[in-house]
Amino acid sequence: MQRLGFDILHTDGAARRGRLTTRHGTIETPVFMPVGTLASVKSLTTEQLKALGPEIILNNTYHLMLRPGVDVIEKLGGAHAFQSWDRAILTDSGGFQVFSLSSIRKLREEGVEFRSHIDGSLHFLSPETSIEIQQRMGVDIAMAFDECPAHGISHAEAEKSMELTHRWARRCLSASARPSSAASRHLLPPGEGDDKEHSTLSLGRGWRGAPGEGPALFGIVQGGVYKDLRKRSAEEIGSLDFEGIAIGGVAVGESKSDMLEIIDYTAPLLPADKPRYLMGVGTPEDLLDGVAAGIDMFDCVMPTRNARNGSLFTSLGKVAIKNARFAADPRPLDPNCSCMTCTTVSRAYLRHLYVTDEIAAHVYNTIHNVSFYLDLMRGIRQAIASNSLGSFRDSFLSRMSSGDAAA
RNA sequence: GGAGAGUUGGCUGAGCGGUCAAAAGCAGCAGACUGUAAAUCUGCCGGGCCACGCCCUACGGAGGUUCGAAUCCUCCACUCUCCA
Repeated sequence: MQRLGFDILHTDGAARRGRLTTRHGTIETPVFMPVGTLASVKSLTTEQLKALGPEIILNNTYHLMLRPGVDVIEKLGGAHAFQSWDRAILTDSGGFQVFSLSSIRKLREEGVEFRSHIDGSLHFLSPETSIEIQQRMGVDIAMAFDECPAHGISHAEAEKSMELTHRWARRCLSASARPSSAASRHLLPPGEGDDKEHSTLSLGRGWRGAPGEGPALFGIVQGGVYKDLRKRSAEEIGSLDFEGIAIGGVAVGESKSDMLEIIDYTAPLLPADKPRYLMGVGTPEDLLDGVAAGIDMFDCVMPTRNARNGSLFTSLGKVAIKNARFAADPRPLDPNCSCMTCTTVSRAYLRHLYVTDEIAAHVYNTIHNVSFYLDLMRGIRQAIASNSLGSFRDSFLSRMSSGDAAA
């Protein structure tokens, strides 16, 4: 019945050095998961990504539901076969799009109706449909469908949103526990037949495996910036039969200090024996803080998006590669990095590629930034194992902020 | 030789009596980016200053009309098109 194994190998304060076991390999934690929303870590081929060595990546339910559609992915043998990726995959449920696409969706108790950002067509995601899609894609870890609320809402609004997420969490568990034929009924909103303009997710073509063979399911704690709500949410979600617990609804506009406070407060409230996943975070510093708070898993678009926008992370601080001062800089991007980019080309060449809009700029930059994040996590794991996370953090951050990356 | 069109800030190119230090795009210079509607977005972009305002120099050149000119007139220079 177990779809996911999790062992804690060592602790250093609240920080945990662990190992996740999936059907697609083991994952050393704390882990950073590169984001591949559309079944692609942007700018990289699967082979290039493999060479960087991540043990798990993200896909996104909402985006893949629209294109190419779950039918295609299922027909091609599932998400792994589709993108030729034989390591683990975690899918976000579409809950983040409830937040990021709030202008083109309607939220109801039953679920969320989206106007496709591609062509305006109507699509429906609910706890049941999201789980079914994730099951049919055959991923290793599925996320509960939650409401990720915006920052700035009142306590009352945050509470209402959190309670909806809790009700949805139970529905996700029920949907996950059974083969998905029953879930098919929920592919359309109640009372709206398939003669409407809704998407044509095929009915009755659900995931056919036995219970227990589907993805492991993670629940998501919400509650905004309100500690009493975070506590309630951690207790509620933590008490349910999820195989991992995520902290969601952070890094949505609140201050850095608020975010850190919520993480520090919430993480210890989560079940100690389950993996803890901090969704959507973050900067290198955030990862260090998160690990210190007891987080095991992270994902963030930051390394890949920033790479495409010319903002590169180095051991000596941030490098905005488009800056004129790098025009004739013969040095490697990061002298302390052994990635393909840093061992083969100069800053001057990287700047040239970026300024001239060459596609190779995205490839080089993404390879480096992802490498940087994966190296950081490797360093973090070693530091925990040797009970030196604190000093590792201090020296890492002081070197990064020394500001002489451009010197 | 004749007829016509044009000359605007690094480039392309609007403006055709005041609201013009002059649209827009590009180039240039910075900044941002946190479960990806992002190879995106934002700011600056003649010079100077005791700058949310003021002062210089500016729309090919020189004169002129006018309270006021990138905008109207005259001459000059240059560019392009067509006809010989």
